[in-house]
Amino acid sequence: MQKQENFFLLLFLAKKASLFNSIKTSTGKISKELNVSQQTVSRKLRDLKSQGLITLVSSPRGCEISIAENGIALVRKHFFELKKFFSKSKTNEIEGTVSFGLGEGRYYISQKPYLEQFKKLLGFKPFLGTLNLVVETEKLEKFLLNSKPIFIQGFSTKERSFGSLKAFKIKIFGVQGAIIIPERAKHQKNTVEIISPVFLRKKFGFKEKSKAKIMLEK
Amino acid sequence: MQKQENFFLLLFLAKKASLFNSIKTSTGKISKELNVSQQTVSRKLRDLKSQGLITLVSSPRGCEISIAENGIALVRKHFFELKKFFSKSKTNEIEGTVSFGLGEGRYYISQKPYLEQFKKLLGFKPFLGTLNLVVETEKLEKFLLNSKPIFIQGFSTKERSFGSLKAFKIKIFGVQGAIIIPERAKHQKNTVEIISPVFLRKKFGFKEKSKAKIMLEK
DNA sequence: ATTACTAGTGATCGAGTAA
DNA sequence: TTTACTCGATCACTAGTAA
Repeated sequence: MQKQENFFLLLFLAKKASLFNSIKTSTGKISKELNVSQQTVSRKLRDLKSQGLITLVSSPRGCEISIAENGIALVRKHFFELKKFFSKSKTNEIEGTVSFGLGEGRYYISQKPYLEQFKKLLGFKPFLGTLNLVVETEKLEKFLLNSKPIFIQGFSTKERSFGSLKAFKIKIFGVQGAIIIPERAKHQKNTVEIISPVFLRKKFGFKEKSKAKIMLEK
Repeated sequence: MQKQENFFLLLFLAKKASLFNSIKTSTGKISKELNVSQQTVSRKLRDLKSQGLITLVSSPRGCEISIAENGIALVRKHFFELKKFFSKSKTNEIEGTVSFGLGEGRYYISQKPYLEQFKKLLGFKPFLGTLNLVVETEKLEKFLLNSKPIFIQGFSTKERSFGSLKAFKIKIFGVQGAIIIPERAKHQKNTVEIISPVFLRKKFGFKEKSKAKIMLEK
């Protein structure tokens, strides 16, 4: 894309002009809103015009701008790229297979700074163990992308450092819990670790390869 | 927003990393995809890191990147700004009041270059007259924003020039037609002009202030 | 392979100002 | 008031190259 930096101005104008109306404004007004000089706005507008992205009529009494065909196409394209990405699916359920794994999760989540943040940010004190669920990577992404991550800060002890986590509130068979994902994920990408105030494995009698369904909490 | 131009790289990475996964790549690979130098990518990544938007671990064997809390927040914000704008509503119906107006529309749409494009791009030869419909500006925007405009090119005659138009395919009481909006709208923004292969006023017996409902055609 | 420093070039910015 | 030109200053880019 040529002149990437002008794209912000195009988006700004698209919003102002509601994408298909024309607006009457001035380079000075825009420059104040965008924190750049009047001259820069003037030049960038002419750039956008010469790229065929806007129509621009300038006069000593201000300027009239509307988004041209190519400009609208560009904004639409940009939006749908993001939309496709964000709303890959409306999935708010995902099924997985229980895996007992190595029990490393317990060590991590038992760290006091994590526990304090779980209590504060998730609203519960987790059982000191995690449930590993093997899921399809694609579905997991769809599942999580519609959800707002809760950020758990990392910290350091004398011995080592513990990285930041992302948590997603869920319900597993109606019981509250959260998916925990390390910010720098080393683990298998098709496995998620779930914490919950209750001992899920016991409560639901999960065995290796048991099926479990989790739901996103809005 | 500081360092606007780096935002594109952030979006790029967000897509690559699926917003919450980390990716292993190299500055060279990214530089090829974005058509900039390896050095620029290296610098921009360090910029993003120092802005707290990504986490970055570089080594002579490549780099590992994940989007940090602030970065995700920024991408989300950007997306929802656009989303709000594009999908203000799912409205695909709008009601309006018939207004006979001055009959200027007939003069415009009767121009041969317009007529040829109507036939080609809309698929019908319009009746030589327009139906003016007074609608709520807000609702009109919602109505049209979900629709893909069809662009009708302007042209010049010896006497004067005729501007470009945007057309939106609609159905009015089941009859095909299109909303016509001049690219540089001078007319009342709460009035739309509708063309159709049939004489709508006669067909439906419209009188001044008759109510009419139109539907977007996907 | 990599990352990233240095240095030189080229692009962008904005103050001053004309129209 | 405007828009937009000139031009010096600043910033960003990339080639070369070290590690």
